[in-house]
Amino acid sequence: MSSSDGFFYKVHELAKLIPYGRVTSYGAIARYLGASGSARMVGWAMNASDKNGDIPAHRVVNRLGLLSGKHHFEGTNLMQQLLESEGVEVIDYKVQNFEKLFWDPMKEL
DNA sequence: TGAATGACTTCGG
DNA sequence: CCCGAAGCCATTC
Repeated sequence: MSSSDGFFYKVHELAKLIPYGRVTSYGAIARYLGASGSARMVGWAMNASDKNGDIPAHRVVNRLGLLSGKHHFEGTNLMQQLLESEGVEVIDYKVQNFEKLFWDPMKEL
């Protein structure tokens, strides 16, 4: 439960490192952390991180660029609005031009 | 202890 | 790309 666990901590830190107007996927994060099979746990970490604050969880989507976590945000379109406010075009819960906006920690870091 | 759950991913059709 | 099924693993009941 301590923040020294590493996994949650790393997920939080990495989420904070996501550049403005860019997005990444749970799988990419999990892979970068060496937990390639625990993509779901990244989502779980995000669930906790949103309470933590300062975590741009809206920049993390599934591998299709779909806003799979929008239901966990307040309201019904907060996540989409946050992305659009950063210049990310979102249509029907999906990030447009996803491949171009995709931020891969393995490559970028 | 064991079964169910989930902000995912990959594979086959 | 859509659909179904299996794998994955921390958390919860």
